[in-house]
Amino acid sequence: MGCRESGEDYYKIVNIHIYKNLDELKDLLNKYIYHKDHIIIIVGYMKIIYRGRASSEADYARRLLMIKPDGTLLIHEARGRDPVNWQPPGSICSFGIENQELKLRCQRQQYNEEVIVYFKDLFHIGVAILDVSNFFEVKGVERDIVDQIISTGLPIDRNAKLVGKEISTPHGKIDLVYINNERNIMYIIEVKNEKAGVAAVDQLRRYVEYMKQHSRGRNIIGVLIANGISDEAIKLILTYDFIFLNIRNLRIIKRERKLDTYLKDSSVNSLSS
Amino acid sequence: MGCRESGEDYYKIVNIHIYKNLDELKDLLNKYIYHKDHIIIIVGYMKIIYRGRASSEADYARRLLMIKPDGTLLIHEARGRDPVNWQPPGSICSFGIENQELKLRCQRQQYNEEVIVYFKDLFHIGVAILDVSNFFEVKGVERDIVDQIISTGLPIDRNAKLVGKEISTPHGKIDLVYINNERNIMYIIEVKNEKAGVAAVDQLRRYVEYMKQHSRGRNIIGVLIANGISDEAIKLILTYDFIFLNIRNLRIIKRERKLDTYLKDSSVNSLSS
DNA sequence: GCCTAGGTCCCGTAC
DNA sequence: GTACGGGGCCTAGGC
Repeated sequence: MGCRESGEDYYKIVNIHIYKNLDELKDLLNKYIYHKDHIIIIVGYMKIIYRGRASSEADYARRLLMIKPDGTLLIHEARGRDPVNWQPPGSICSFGIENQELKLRCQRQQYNEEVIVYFKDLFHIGVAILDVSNFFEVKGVERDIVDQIISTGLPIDRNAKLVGKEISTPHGKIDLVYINNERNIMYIIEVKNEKAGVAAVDQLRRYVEYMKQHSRGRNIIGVLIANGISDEAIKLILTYDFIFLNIRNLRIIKRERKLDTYLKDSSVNSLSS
Repeated sequence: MGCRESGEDYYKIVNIHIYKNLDELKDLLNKYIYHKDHIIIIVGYMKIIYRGRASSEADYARRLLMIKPDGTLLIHEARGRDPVNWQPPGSICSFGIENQELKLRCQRQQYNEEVIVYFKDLFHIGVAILDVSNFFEVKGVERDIVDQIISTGLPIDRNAKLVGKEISTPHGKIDLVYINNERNIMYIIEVKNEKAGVAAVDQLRRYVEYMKQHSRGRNIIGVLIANGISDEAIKLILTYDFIFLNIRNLRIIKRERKLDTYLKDSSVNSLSS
């Protein structure tokens, strides 16, 4: 397999053998750290020590290490989505030499954490120039669901009016609050984009209890809107007389299902997941 | 900068220019996928489309892409610890060609998710052979703290006896339960290795409420043991008459602080964070 | 397989 | 800055 000279493009290979001593290599690498958009990639035989909120030691093994210009450190092995060791953005990295080995220290101010890497062997060093793409679209997040409810109205009571969103309580923020003045009902809405577990029901419950204490006289109804629900969570929903709405049903609204069909369906707890 | 032939070691550079047509390159890359411990690394100008639980589109930009032999896909930009797009272990990846561009599709059975990448330009392709290190030590996790409490006893009441751990309730699992029979007190212990917020206090509260209903007559006391606590959480602790213990204090025990000093300190809520 | 909870979670956002 | 909650969270452990 051949070899490629790269000058005009966005990946430079650092020829390890050129460097007579580690000092030169160390200095070069330190120059690349924090260079705008320059990512250092090292494949080598390395040992890792991490000390901080937790601590870990990993003996020498073949791993891939990356340093990003924002101070991110990533060390990957052959498996898993997550790095075996890392340092989040903002950490301060620098190369040194110890016992004739290249050494990397990455420190994080917050948490007083550090990762130290010792390199016994280097298989490849490269410097890539990468982008930060700004216009990254993501759809389907909780916020969008909340917005959809706001724009289409509360499915279980079309006469209820939105009176607040992201309402702060000592227990956290209530996603949405609706009120039907004629029937003297307040709806406390909790939205989860994922499948709801017991924690979600309890979160809703403490909002409802809080509002019961702070708006006496009103009927408070808790409404959980989520993408499915676990068995235990269903039981709690029934225990507390809350209402569960599956997000799928809301999506069908958007696809022009008749609204009155909805009112009928939603008059009872909808537990289909 | 020079170039390095690599045969004996653990990084092979794939010379892109050697391949007259993309077909050959595509076939080569497909051969490397799922090779034992072979990680494919591609630095290039790529477009990404993701569809699944959420969805996203990222226009062409310079990014670094990795495929691990366990089916992990990672795509990184110049910033951030997390990849901009990814696929967890177990996904099925294969290279193809579309509109004279190299194309990668990674599919995940579960969730029916897929990531599709189109490469307009390739700056570097490498194949690394990495390890999976088995003996990775981690200390300081919540379980260790729980074990420590079990071995040293409940600091606030040395006469209380451990009657259970990981006790299942409809609201989740209680970390530890202690009982002092003489004083007819049951302690519900919630342990957090991190700084406690309102969610942790509420979690404790629902355990306490549940146990109040299911062990009538006993005095139930909620005890939160955590690594610091937020202001709002303190207020809730006081509201509910719970006890907060800072994990630091427990650690001091281990360092041979006198136990009776402890009993004094712990007889009141310890709110120092 | 589902469910539950922890994590060096990371990350954005509001205060 | 801190605090709080979401996330395509991921990952390990139970059942």
